[in-house]
Amino acid sequence: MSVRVRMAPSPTGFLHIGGVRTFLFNWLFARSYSGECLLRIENTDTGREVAESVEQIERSLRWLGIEWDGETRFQLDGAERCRTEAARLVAEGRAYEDDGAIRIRMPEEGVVGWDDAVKGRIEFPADQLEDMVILRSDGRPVYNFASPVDDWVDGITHVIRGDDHVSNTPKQIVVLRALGADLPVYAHAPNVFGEDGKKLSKRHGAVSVGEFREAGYIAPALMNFLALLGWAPDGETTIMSRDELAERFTLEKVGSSPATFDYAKLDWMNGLYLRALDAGAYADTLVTFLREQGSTWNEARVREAAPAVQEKIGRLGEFAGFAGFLFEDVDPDLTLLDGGVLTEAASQLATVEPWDAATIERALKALCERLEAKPKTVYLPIRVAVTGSRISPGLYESLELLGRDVTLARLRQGADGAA
RNA sequence: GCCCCCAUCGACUAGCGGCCUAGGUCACCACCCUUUCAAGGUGGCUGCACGGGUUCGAAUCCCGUUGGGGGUACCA
Repeated sequence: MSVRVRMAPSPTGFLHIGGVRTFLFNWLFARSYSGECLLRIENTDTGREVAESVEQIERSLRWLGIEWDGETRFQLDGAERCRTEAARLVAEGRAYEDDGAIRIRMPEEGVVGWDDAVKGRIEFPADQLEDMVILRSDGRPVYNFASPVDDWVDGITHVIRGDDHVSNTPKQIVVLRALGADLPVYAHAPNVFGEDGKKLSKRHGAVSVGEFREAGYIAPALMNFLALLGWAPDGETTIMSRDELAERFTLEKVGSSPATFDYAKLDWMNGLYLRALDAGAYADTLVTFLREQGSTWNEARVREAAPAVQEKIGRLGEFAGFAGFLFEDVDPDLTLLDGGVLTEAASQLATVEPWDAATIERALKALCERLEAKPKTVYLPIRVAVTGSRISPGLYESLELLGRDVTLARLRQGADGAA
């Protein structure tokens, strides 16, 4: 069977991550059948905002790695066809004019139902359905008419969409039947919630693809995480490449209850993907990310620092806070400093040769013995004085990267500040 | 109000009548490693919303209750 699905975003300016999850299901489904996946913008008007939104949407999908076949389509492009079909329905007595608008007749009795690929059989009593306006009095088609007409014209075989469309489905089925069209298979995936069980929104954190990208999540990790929101191949597997996702995805395995977006798990998974990158790829990814952020930090130095942060941070966006001390002055918390320790450390490190992590390690361990103090009490003030934070890459590597001059200067400055 | 959907650990889920004294992952807790924080390793805590059925047997099927969500537009 040849399969064709469509992703149908509204041109609202940004791609909501919950919607993207549903698009991902479409794409994975199409790929698993070697079918086609279209991108159709559900626009009711044109204009510059729409064009900009479309560009945003396309960029977000591309970044994530979700592709579509052919040109991006627009709901409005089908308006003329909608008008002729509406006229036909009127001529056939399946629709009628009402105050200038066109209404389609709903069945008088019985039920309108379908076998949903994820939810099973769903039926609506016909008496719940009112004759629906399909063409406004100004001639513009209404969503519940335009959408099925487009699906029909585009030869869509499977409509995979959010839960919130369930109650639109009987209306669209009536339209399709009146048109004489074959019905697509419907699959309604549950929506994605925020941590409070409400619709995912800004106050939960990042919601648009762009925001996740800016926070330093990488596409393969985000895709993997999204795929697992409402779908699971089995009870064990959690880490899957896009190819593996596409290979294993089936509608039958899509769950019917809504999922909550778990940012902590995403962070874990992103860190996992980041750590799995080889050193070169990691550095490239980091450099690209920083450049997109508008960073002016020296690229060669970023690359030098990359290995030291790779095993530590879960999001690229953490780099600035984690390794910023290599590029900018620090402002340590004076209460965490220890003048005595810092003075000793400065003199101990002044003669270290060569200035590398291994030698620095020996010197600092010797310092601990000489001071008869635990590494913990010695390293903390050093770390704070030099990096400005109690959290940083490994101490030895940090000092090596920083260089002797700056290290000594910060140690002495810290010793003075400690008072 | 009416219609529709949903209901397994805090979160994502496996489970489609006996393999379940419910498995995996995140989070959390403890311990190990250790240079703070991470990462890694080991172990642990926590769950079938409730009430009725059906059945030799139910997390799994049916009904009801409760709770959540969606819809009820000349919005998409």
